Amino acid sequence: MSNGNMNAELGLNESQHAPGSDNNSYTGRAPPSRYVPPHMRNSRDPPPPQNQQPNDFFGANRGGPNSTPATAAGGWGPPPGAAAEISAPATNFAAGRDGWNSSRSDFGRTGGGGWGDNRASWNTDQRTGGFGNRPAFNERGSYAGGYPPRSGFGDSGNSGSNYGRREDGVGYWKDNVHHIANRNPRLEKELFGVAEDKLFQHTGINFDKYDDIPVEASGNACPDPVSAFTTPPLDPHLLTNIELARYTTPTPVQKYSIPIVSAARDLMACAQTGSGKTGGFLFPILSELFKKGPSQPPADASARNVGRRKAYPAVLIMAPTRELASQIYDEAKKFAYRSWVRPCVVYGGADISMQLRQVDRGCDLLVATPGRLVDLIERARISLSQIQYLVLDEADRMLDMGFEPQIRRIVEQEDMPSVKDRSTLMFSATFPREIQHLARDFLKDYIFLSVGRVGSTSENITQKIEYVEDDDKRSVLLDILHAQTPGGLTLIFVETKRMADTLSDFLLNHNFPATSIHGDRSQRERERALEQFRSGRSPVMVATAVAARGLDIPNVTHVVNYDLPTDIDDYVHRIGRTGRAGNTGISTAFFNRGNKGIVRDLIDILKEANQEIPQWLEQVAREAGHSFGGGRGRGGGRGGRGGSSRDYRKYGGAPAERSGGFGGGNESWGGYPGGGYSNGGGGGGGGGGYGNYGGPGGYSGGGYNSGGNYQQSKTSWF
DNA sequence: AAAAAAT
Repeated sequence: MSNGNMNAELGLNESQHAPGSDNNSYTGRAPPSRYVPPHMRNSRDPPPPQNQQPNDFFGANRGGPNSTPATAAGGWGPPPGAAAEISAPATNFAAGRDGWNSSRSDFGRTGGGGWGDNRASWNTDQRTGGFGNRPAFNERGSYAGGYPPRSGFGDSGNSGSNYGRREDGVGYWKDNVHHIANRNPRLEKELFGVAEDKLFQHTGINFDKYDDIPVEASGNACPDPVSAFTTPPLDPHLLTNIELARYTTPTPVQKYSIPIVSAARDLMACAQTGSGKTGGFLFPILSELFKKGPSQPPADASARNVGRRKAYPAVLIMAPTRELASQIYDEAKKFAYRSWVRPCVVYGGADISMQLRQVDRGCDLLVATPGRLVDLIERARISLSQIQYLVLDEADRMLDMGFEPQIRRIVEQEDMPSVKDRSTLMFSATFPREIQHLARDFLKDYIFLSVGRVGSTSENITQKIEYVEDDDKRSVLLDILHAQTPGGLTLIFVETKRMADTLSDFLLNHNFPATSIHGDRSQRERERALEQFRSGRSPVMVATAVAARGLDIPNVTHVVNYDLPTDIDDYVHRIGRTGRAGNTGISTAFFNRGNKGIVRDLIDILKEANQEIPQWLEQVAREAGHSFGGGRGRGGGRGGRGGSSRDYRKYGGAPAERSGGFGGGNESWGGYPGGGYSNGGGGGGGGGGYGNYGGPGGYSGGGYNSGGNYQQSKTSWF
């Protein structure tokens, strides 16, 4: 695309190309020549008829005023031709569930578009065809700067043709007013599903269980939690979307995060998926954006970026895995529905040009994995200069995966506003030293939230440990699969990618519809596997660590640790794939002498969750204790990795704690799993582990001095 | 040790 500025032309080109090349390459049974991620795929539904609601173009039925489209509040230049593009992606967002494997023949068949992008194609086609015009909308916050105002094109050409949103589902912001788009039943079904659909059933189940989740907040002047989704503090439009998603009551993390983020406070939350943390950051962030509208892009943006499209998102959410990013994006679409905010997702393993195009069409809220984001920044297609909200999800995992340099680069060495000029939210299951460092550098005067989780190690999940030698694992697994009642999903964890393949083949050979997911599979295969599993077509999935955290798959009834992990955190995350949203689940772990390393931690976890502990396991623990040189608590064995979900600042002479907080540490907190299951702090941890965490001089710098003081507090806990 | 992630 030589002239990237001319959106309308781009659109036209797309519509010309798409049906020819892409479509044809996929109409048959042959696999697509080019990988298209789920959110870029067209829906199975056919597009509306060509002449659909022409009056839509004029905004007459929009509830939005149809005044001049140009120069909004800020007076910055409108994105020339943006509207044609802008209107496209919303419908383009076939929910991730619309796996392309599910109805292959449907794809590529839908209307006139190509299979990948066709939704955009027919839209633009229609738009440009019908009006032969370059609509100039100025409602896009993320765009305004990216599109240099171009004289003679854009504004001037269009100031009279003030048609409203071409497309339902995408609102806009103009003249300081949030124009909510019309509802779109088809899109709603895609985004929110129907109540009975199992794929969406994580909502509305056992919500009373959420009240059991312990939450602890500390920090200066911590805002009081809310108890319901209400206006205020939430924007009324967000409430309608929350309602559509059938969320009725905020989860504990949401009760706290909503007022915290609304008050523009930074947040460090020790919480795991399953606690509702995605909504925890999406709700208040979107709500604030709905209220505030797009920010004004940098004055010099156009000068600097002539001839270059660049998106200026207001929100950046980083996640460690592609699947998690995709999942967050799916949620963001729901809650941004009909608003001016356009969510976007970028990650590796997928066609970058497609992602670029999507970003070009509007990107106010960007979900990304670090690598691809760096790539896009290097290509100068994304500027972080307008970021108002930065979210790091699963921060500990990102560090585990070696993302720290990239994250630091993105946050500290690009054009992201400084810590005081943005709101930053970090989520992490654990709070080891590396995360504390990150928190110290990325956050300001933050509220620390320690959140348990529904299920997890609690009674929601029945944890069984079976002694199985490696050679027997296969047959025991078959027994288990044969014995269980059909209907649920079984997730089997193995340690190696190779084993994932081997085992899924083995299961297939034994007539179990199994699939597998691991990092050596292509992104397409991974998503296909996930879709097969989610939908129940392959009710058994063999997975490596890629699926251990963060993935929210409703209806997983059984998690099998075919190979136990070496790290107890991984174990906790894995079993947390079941028993979600207050449902009950079963976890089975195959244990043998190769797993001695985890035995102590495992017993601690079982104890915390009031699970039965086999005699033989205790015996192994005693043996292991000896062979490990005895005496050392579990924390010690895990060295400096230890951490906890406690606000260490309190023990380093840092800020005052909130009254009613868990003062000192040993009273209300004793039985709470947060300290225990997450990491070294809990259970039988000896002094060793904790010493590593708080004590060493390495961390006494930076005003977080701690050492002795901290040690004191710590010993009083146990 | 393995896994994940930009190409």
